[in-house]
Amino acid sequence: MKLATWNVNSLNVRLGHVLDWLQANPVDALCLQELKLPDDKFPHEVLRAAGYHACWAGQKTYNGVAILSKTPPLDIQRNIPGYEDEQQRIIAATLTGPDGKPVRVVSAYCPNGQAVGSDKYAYKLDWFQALRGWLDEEIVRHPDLAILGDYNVAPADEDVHDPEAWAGGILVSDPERQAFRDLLELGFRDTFRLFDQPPRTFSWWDYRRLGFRRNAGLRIDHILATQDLAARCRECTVDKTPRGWEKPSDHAPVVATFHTA
DNA sequence: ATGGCGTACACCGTACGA
Repeated sequence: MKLATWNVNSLNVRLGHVLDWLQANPVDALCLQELKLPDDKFPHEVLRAAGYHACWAGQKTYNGVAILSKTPPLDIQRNIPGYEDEQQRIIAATLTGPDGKPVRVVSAYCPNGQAVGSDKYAYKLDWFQALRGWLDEEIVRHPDLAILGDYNVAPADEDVHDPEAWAGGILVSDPERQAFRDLLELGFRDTFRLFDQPPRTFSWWDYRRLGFRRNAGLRIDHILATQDLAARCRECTVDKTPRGWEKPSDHAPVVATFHTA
C-alpha cells in the first residue's frame, strides 16, 4: 500500500500536475494541502474519472486539505474535534487496505507560524497541542494510523540545507521541534527516518533565489505512522520530479510504501 | 539588511507562504 502527501500550493493551478503525477504514481492515497479553493470548486469529477475518490475541506484563498483514495473514504472527519478554527487544515478518513484492513489517514496542513514570537507562531504551537490531544485519542481507535502532511517543521538540522542560517528561526525553532517530538512520543514514527536516506533530502525549496537548483531546501513534509503501521513500512522517499516541471509547487510529494500483512 | 517568487483577491497593490 502506498500513501503519499503533497502540498500543491493551489489545486486550481496544480490539477494537471496532480493528474500527471497520479498517472505515473498510482498510489492508494494522496493527501493534498493548500488547495486554496472553496468546497464547491473542488474538482472531484475529474479526479473520479482518474480513478480516485476524494474527501476535502476547502477554503477560499488559503489552506484547504484533501484525501484522494482508490477506495471510498469512510468516517470522514473535518478539523480537529473540539478545536474552533476557521482555517481548514485537517481532514481524516478511514480507507480499506489491499488486505481489507482499515487504515486511518489524516491529511494535515500545520500552520506556518510566520515568525518566531508572532501571533501566528503562538497559534501554530497551540494548534500542535490540539492536534496532539486529538491524536492521543485517535491512536487508540485506529492502530493503523498515518498522519501525512506539511508539518511546517524541519525536525533536525539534517533536514535543513543551511542549519546555521536557519538556527532558531521559524520552522526550526526549539518549541516547534518539541511540538513535533511530542507527536512522535504518542507512538508515531517518522517513516522517512526508518531508512538510510540520501543526505540533504528535502521536500520544500524556496521559489526565490533558485532554491531548487541549489538544493537549498527543508524537509518539512512528513509521513508519520503508528508503531504497528510503521513496522510494515518498506520505503519512504521524496519525489523531486514534479518540482522540476513547469510552474511547480514549491513542495515535492513524499511517498511511503507499506507491506500488507 | 532586504528581497528575491508564486498565488489569490482584486487593486493596479497587499497578504501570505516557508
